[in-house]
Parts: sequence; C-alpha cells; structure tokens
Amino acid sequence: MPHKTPGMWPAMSYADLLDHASKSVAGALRELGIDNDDYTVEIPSKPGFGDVSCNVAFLAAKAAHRAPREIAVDIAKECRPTDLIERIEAHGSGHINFFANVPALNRSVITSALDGGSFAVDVGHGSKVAIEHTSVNPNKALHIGHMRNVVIGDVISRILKSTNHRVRVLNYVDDMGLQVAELVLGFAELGFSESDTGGKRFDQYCGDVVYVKASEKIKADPALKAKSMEILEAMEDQATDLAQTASRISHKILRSQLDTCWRIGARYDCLNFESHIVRSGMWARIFADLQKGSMVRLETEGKNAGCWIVPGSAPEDDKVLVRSNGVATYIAKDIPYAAWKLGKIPDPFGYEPCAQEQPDVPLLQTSLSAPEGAGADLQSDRVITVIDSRQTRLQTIITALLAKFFGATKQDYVHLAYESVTLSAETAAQMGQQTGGKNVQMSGRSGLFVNAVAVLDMLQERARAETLRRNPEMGADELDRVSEQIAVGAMRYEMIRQDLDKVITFDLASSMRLDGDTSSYIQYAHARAVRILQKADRPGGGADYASLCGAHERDLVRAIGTLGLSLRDSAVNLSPKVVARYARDLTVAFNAFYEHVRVIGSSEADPVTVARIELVDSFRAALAYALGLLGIPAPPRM
RNA sequence: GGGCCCAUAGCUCAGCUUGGAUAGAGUGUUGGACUUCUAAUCCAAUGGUCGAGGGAUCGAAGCCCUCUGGGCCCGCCA
Repeated sequence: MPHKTPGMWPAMSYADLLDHASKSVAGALRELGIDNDDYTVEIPSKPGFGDVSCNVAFLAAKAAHRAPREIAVDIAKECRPTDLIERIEAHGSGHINFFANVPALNRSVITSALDGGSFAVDVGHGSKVAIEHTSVNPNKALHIGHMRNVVIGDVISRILKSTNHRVRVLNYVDDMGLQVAELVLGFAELGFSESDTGGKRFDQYCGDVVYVKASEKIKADPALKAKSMEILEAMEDQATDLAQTASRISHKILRSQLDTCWRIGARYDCLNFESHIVRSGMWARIFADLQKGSMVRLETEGKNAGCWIVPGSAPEDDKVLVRSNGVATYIAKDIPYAAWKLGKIPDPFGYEPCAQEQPDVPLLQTSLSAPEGAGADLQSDRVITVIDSRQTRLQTIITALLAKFFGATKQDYVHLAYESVTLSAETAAQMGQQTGGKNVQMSGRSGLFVNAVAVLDMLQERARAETLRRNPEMGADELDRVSEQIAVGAMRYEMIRQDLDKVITFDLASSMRLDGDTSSYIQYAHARAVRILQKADRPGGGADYASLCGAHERDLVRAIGTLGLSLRDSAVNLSPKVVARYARDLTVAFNAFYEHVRVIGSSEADPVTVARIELVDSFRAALAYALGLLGIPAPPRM
C-alpha cells in the first residue's frame, strides 16, 4: 500500500483532530488566564463551520461579563495550529472553528483505514463482560419479537468485543417452565404426534400447533390446568418419565431455535439450562444463608402466609421468594444465577460441548455430570442481560436484591431493556385478527405472531428476484448466498436501526422493502465500491491527497474518519443504533461521492486517481468493519 | 391507584446523555438524471405551533415542574 508509514500517523484520525483542537484551546486559555475546562470540541453538524468547533467562548462569557464573540476572537487568536489543524477562526456566533489541514487529514484517515484492524477502540480495558440474550422458552419457534432480542444481544457483543472487552455470550434455556409443561401436556394428554409434524420444522409445529391448542384447552378445562401443574412438578425430578419427555422435546426445539439464531449470524459461548441451575442446589445454599439474616422472612398471615418473602417498602411490594409449597419462584432462582454470572459465588457447573455443532466458534453447555468449573471462564465483572422492557419491574427487583445480598452495583448488573415488537393492524388482519386499525402485541399463547424463519425466507425470495434481475448470469450457488446475505442484513438492520425504547411496528409488506433506509442500501454501496476496486488497476504510485478537497470527498473522508467515535459512543451507551446510523451516514456520503466524482477513467497512474482509489478502498474497509459490528454480511456483488 | 417508557414533517424515525450556528434523514407526493465505476442509486421541489403550559438561562427540541394523549408493567407464571 502506498504511503503507508506505520506509527507515523495516528490510528484514530478524527479523534486526534478533536484532541488537537482541544489542546489548542487549552493552550490559549492558559495564555489568557481563563479558567474553564467544561468546554467541548465537536464536529459541527453542518458544513461551513470548519472541521471542529468549540463552545468555550459561551461558557467563559458569563464570568468575564463580555459577549461570547469578543472572547471567541481573543481565544482564537491564541490558538496554535498543529500538523492537522491549519487555521482557527472565531465565528460571529461565538463559536471557535478549526479548519483542518486537508491533505494531512486525508492522508491520516486513509492510511489508518487501510491499516487493517485500526478501527477498534479501547473502552473496556480488557474487562470481562457476560452478555445474555435470546433466552426463548424452548416450546416454540422464534418469532420476529425474539429476533429483536437476538440481534440486539449479538450486536452489543460484537461492539464490546471491538472495544477491548472480553465477552462471553450466554443463552439461558428455561427447560423447566410452565410453557414447556403445557407443551408436554399436548403430547402426553391431547394425542399430538411427536414424529408427524405435518411438514413443519419441529419448533414451529410445537409452537404454532401443539402449544396453541394445549393453551386453548387448558384455559377451558380446569382439570387440564391441574394436569399441567402436575407435569411441571414432575419435571423437577429428573427420573420421571414426564421429565424425560420434557427434556427430549425441549432439546429438540432448542436445536431448531439455534439453527435460526445461527442463520442470522448470532453465536454463543454457553447454553445455561434452568434445570441445571435448579438441580445444582445453588438456591438452597444461598437461601440457607439468607434465612440467618434479616433480609427475608417467613410470613405467618395475610395473602402470603406460608411463603418466604423479601419485604418491600410497602406490604404490597413484598416479593415471594419461596411459595407455600416450598418451591422457589423465578426471582429466587434468578438471584444465585445472577450471582454466579458475576462470580460472586463459586461455579457449581461443569461444562461440555453442545451436541449440535455451532458454526465458527465452539459452544458449551452447562452440565451437572462433567467436572465442576472446568475452565469455561464465564464469570464476569459485568453482566448485561437483554430482556424486553415488560420485565423491567422484575429486573429492578433482582438488581436491588443483588445489591443487598452481594453488593453488586447498577454498573455491574445491567438490564438492557428494549421495547417490544408489535404487529401492524394490516399484518394482524392478514393473520385473521381484526384490531380496528390499532397495532397489537404478539402472543405465543394465542398463536398471533409472525415466524422469523418465514420472514427470512420471504426476504430471501425477494432478494433473489432482485439480484437475478441485475445479474442474470449469476450462478445458482452465488445467487443463494447473496440473497441470503441480503435477507439476513434486512432482518438485522430492521431490528436495530431504531432506539431500544421505541416500539417496532412490524408490517409484513413494508418489511420486504430493499430501498431507502435499509441494509440493502448499505450493502449495495459496498458492492459498488468493490466493483470499482476490481476494475481499477492498482498502480501503487503516489497519491495526491490534496486533490480530495471537494465537498463530496471531504464528507466521505469525515465519515470514514469518525468510525471510532461512533463505535465508542455505541459501546459506552450500549446502543446498537449508533453504529447502524453510522453505517448509513457513511453510505450516504459514499453514494454522493460516487454520483459526482469519477474514479476510474483517466490515467490510473494519475496521483488524483490513485488518491480516489485509495479513498474508495478506505470506504470499503470502514463500511465492512461497521457492517461486521452489526453482523450484516457485505456481499461483493448484488 | 402506583411504577416505567414514548410524543419532532402526512407516515416511520435521528437529534436530547454533555443547552449554542439555518431542527435533519427515510418514506410519501411532484418533477428530473441510466451509450458512463451496478438507477437496490442520485438531484430538485414539497412538507415542522419539536404534544400543551409554566420555570431557570444571554440562549431550550434538549434542563426542571405541571398537565394531556398513547404503550407497557404491577401473580404463590416466567
């Protein structure tokens, strides 16, 4: 690569540019005897105000009893240029604007972008983070609501890995819950066949047919309700036939679910089974300690008589830990589990490879028979649990109890909440549910949900038709691969482009869009860049970085150079959306460049052409990295 | 009744954490650009009492308070 001088140029060019501006201001303030360190330097939202802007004059105006613009003039006069900053101007508004040395900045951004791996930034300093996501009850196929969980969790894990965190990804499998028991009832009591699924995938058959039917009958028949509770109790004892059946069925469903997660590129380090948590005796040990203290008590009267509770601030806030029949509640089971994740208690599990082989990275699962704590190294300094916001209240309680019992802080144990995915009125109507024009919550119990695999398959068909239309000569294998990559990207992007606290209204028709603010818009630009690079001879001559000075080139350079800033922001705030928007903004900058600036055509030894080719290559590298953070594939053709 | 979240263009959303320059995208509608590195693209026009009111501030979409509308949660289910 021409002009690549490792170590000579900063790896994070825009972060450095900001740093230069900040130090320049600090120096000026010292000269002027102004005492202020609250000011910020930032990249202006609009062009025309320089490359970096500082607000210090506004802040200093008050103490000095002077107009911001006057102070700005004084400060700007004292600011020293650097190798990245050419000049400094006080703007009439009071802002101080820094103008970059364009060739130096271009060179810096391009060389660091072309230096593989230089996009990563250090936020975590090597700290250990466990991320738990997916955690779908093993009684059904994943629907699009679950996909939001999987994608958020997976993207956060990718972002944290790229910001120097040691990340472990966990998937909690509740193989002992009521939902599994009700499904077992469908097979054991209602005559559903385990082998004849009517051509459906097993998870889909169980969730769409058996579970829905069983739920319906249980609701109508108290005897069946009692029966499902019996099954639930029987499942506690591994030796019973019902426990064996439950285990066999839930594992079979889990296998189908994992296929779906793997299809969209999610990977895990360990599956944690609730049955193992229960049978490990973790809760009993903690409970014995708790009983000695004053944080829990046995109720003798009132609605919770016979239960062990954690007293709340008011009687109605009391939370039951152990039921009157002696069985621990979900909250009780979650406390030792959370404590285990945080390494607050010894590891009671052994680990063994998951029987179903995961692509790319090995997958473990908890085991009670394998030797304990066999080097899985899962326990972490910080735990992030991805669960939808309907469980915020419960998670708040668990966080508070963890603080009380184990001294874990809010930073250690994070509930990463997101709003749910609802169905549009139109899509609900297509599924036979009239909602009077309103959106509706999905419901596994009543069968009102949109299957994730079905959506992926439809997306792939759409993408295949579109790709074939443009690439009639493309072979079947490549067509399959590319259309799958487009489908996966579309699904993932849709799940993270909005903020976590926004409800997603899923509409089947509009989810099939491949233009506008979608992942295929972004992927398409990647393919365009790859095509240019394929066609261009790479002469290896000197690049004229000063020539990249038009608005389109400069916008593109800025977009490439700010990847690290977006990555840091998204990691600190646990916000996948920040990277999604970055990828899109980067793409917008490239498309504008592409439309207006010719790359190939003139002499390819021309230093201007060399610079443009390097710019395109830098863009490709930055975009591929950003897409990697989002788990969105980057096809070279589409 | 209590708690959490949301409200910005016709629609879907950025911007709010850390107040500062003309509030931005996509979509929709209208018009335009393919003998050119892929038109899944681009350009132009259109479109905003930033839910309402009050407060602190030189300055508010952003901060504080009140209210309105909407979503979600409040089980010996998970």
